[in-house]
Amino acid sequence: MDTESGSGCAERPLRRDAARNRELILATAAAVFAEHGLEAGYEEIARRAGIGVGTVYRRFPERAELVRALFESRIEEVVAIAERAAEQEDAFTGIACFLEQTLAHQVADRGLQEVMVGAISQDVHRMIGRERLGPILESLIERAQSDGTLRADVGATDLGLQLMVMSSMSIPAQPDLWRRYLALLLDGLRARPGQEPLPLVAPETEATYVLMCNLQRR
Amino acid sequence: MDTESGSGCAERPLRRDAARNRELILATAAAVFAEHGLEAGYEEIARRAGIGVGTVYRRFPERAELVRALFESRIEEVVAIAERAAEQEDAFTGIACFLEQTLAHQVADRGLQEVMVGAISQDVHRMIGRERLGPILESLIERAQSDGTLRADVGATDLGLQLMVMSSMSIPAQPDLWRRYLALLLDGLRARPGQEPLPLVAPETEATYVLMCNLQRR
DNA sequence: GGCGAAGCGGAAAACGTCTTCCGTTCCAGT
DNA sequence: ACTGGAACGGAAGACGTTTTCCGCTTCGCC
Repeated sequence: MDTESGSGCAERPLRRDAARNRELILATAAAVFAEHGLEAGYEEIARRAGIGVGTVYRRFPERAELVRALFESRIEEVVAIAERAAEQEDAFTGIACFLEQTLAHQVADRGLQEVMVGAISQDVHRMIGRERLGPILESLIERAQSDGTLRADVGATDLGLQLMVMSSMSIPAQPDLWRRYLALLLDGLRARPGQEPLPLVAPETEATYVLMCNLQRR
Repeated sequence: MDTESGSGCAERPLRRDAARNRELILATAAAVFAEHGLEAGYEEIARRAGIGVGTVYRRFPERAELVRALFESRIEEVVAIAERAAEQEDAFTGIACFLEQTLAHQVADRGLQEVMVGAISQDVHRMIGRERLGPILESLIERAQSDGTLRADVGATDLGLQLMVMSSMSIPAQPDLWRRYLALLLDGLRARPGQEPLPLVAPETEATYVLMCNLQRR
C-alpha cells in the first residue's frame, strides 16, 4: 500500500521508454481513429507508430481504455461548444451554432463521431451525453421554445439523432455537404404560425442511445 | 443447343428436389435478409431452411445473384410507388407520398433498404435508381417546384440521401419514429416566401451513390 | 559497469467466417 | 428395380483478425 509515492492509487510510474511509447501510441491512434474509425486494427496503429503490436496491447489491453484516454479531452471541446452556444443572445441561433460547430468537429474526426454515438464504451458516452450536454441543450431548447423561435414539439433527443445522421453527410468532392442538410433541418426546426405538430413523441433518452449504436454498428 | 425446350438460354431444368430447395432458400433468405441485412451468413440461411450450407453455395455461388433473385420484384414495388406518387394532383403531396411509402417498405425490410442503397451489386441498384426512379422523381420535383410548393434548390439526390438516412430511424418502442423526422423534413422542403437558398449544391448522382454505400458499410 | 526487472517485437496460437470438397443420398429415365 | 449422375450435408480447409507469449533488449538503480 505504501510502495508508491504516486497519486492516489497504486500506479507505478512507467519506465521512460514505456511512457514515450504510450504517447506515441496515443498520437498515432488519434490519427488512425480519425481516419478509419474506432474499429481500426491495433496492427495498423503499431505499424504506423513503428512499434510492435504487443506493445500496444500491453499498454491498452482494452480498446475502450485507449478510446477514453484519447477522447476525454476532445469531448470537452464539444461540451465547451455547447456552453458557448448557450450564451448566445438568441437561443435558436445558439442551437444552430451548437449543431454547426459540433458537426464540423465530428465530420473531421470519424473516431470522435463514433465516440459521441457510444460505439465503444457506452459509459463514457452516457456520461457526457446525459450529464454534461443534456442539461445545456435542454435549457437552450426550452429557451428557444419559449421565445417562439424553435418549434414547440422537438426535444434534445431529436436534435441528437439529427446530429448523428448529419455527421455522415460528407463526400470527397463536397466535404461539407452536411451544411446543406443542416440548413434544411434548421428550416424545419423553426417555429411557424399554424404549424402542424410533429407526429409521435421525441424518443426516450435511453432508446436514443440504442438507436445511435445500431446506426453506427449494424 | 436443342436439348432444352426451356426459355432462351441453355438452362437445364433443375431436378425436382433442387428446385424445391431453391425456393426454400429464397423464402428463407428473404426472412433472414429482412432481419439481419444482406450480409447475413449463408450458415444462418441454411440452418433456418433446414439444409446444408453447401446447398446454398451450390445454388447461389454469388451472393449478388441471390440478392437479385430476391429483390428484383421488391424494387418494382418501389418504382410502382413512385409512379403512383407521380399521378398525384399536387406534386408536393406526391413527393411526400413517395417518401412515406418507400420508407415504410424500407424500414420493414432491412435487406431492401440495403439493396436500394447499393450495398451489394451496384449494377442492380444503379439500374433502378438511375433509369427507373430517377426520371420519375425528377419530373415530380420539377413540377412541385414550378408549382411553388417545393423549395427551388433541392434535387433528386438530396431526396435520395434523406430517404436513405431516415430509413434507419426506427426503434423497437417506436418502430415508425421515421415518420416524425419525415414530417420535419417535409416542413423543411416546403417552399416559403423569402427563404434563404440552401448552401452548396445538390451532390452529383455518382457521388451520392458512393456516399450511400459508405453510409451503409463502414 | 553490472544486475534485475520492465518493456519490446513479432512469430505463432486462437478465433470467427467464408468456401470448398467429397462420400452419401436421392431423383429420373430405362 | 436398376443405374448414372445431379444434389445433398456438413466436416475440413482457407482466410483474415485479434490476442498471447516468450526470448531478447533496454532502462534505471546500485
